Amino acid sequence: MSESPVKKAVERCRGLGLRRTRALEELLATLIEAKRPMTLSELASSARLADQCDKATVYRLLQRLTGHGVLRRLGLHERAAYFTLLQPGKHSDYLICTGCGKIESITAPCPVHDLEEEIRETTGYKGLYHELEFFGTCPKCA
Amino acid sequence: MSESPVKKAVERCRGLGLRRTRALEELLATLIEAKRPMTLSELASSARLADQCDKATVYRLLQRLTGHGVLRRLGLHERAAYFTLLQPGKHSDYLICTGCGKIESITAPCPVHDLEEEIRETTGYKGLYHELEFFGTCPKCA
DNA sequence: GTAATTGCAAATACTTTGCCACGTA
DNA sequence: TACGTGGCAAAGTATTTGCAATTAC
Repeated sequence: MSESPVKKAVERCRGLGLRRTRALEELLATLIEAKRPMTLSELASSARLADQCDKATVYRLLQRLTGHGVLRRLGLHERAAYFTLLQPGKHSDYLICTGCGKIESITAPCPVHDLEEEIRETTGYKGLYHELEFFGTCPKCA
Repeated sequence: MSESPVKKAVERCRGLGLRRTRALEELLATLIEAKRPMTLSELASSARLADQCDKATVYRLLQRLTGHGVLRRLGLHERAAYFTLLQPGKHSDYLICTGCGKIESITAPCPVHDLEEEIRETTGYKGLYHELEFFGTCPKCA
């Protein structure tokens, strides 16, 4: 172990011109400790941040860090929920443009089947399925 | 081609005890024609549904159909946006319980690399990355 | 006829912004 | 000191629900 991941992340932010604030350090530490994606609400009410700062501050930090590429916002383009029809025997993965939000189905055979089988066997999860999305900037938006 | 996919989907709903309403047919047709996931707003304002029924109707149809397994709602458990830290050289896929919403990182090597490369070459998308999530019911919730 | 479905309008939930005070560099 | 950040409160956007009227079966 060279350096703590938290320090490393803070330094990275410093290098991007961000100021070293209490909220920044606590937010990065929280995300790193959690080892999983978190929502604004979860972060704002987490032990390290709850009494530390306002929800709006966490919100703006998330925006800022996402804009600088330190964080990534998961999920499809819009803020709204997406629904898709389940057709027996059919499965689709998607390619989404992060610029214009265009979504297209991918026809290529899905390469995840074996891993899904492995997860089914090792974790005991029932009714397993997956979602796979590719994101990038489409030629038009580039 | 045996039967139109729309008719097939409507019949499937009938078999589940749902009534054959105009809104149901138009919603299924819209989703099938679009060949991609759609949001409540998109659906409610789509050509086939806009003058046909209220947004609340579309909303409740989506709930009902999702409950019966005819549709699937994409994305993570909560309605809120999820953020994750990007650590250079690290990539994570996730396993999510659809019951309790628990999210865990998957350590297994990601099997999507080759397909991502292929997409990069064939589509001309820039800055390509992907998200892969497995969903199921965890042992505790089962 | 009866229960599922719908429309309208009101209530929530979560996100986003304005404005001024504050703290880091 | 100067400008990025933060707090508080209000506004915005999407979702969700109550209830009476309607419609499929």
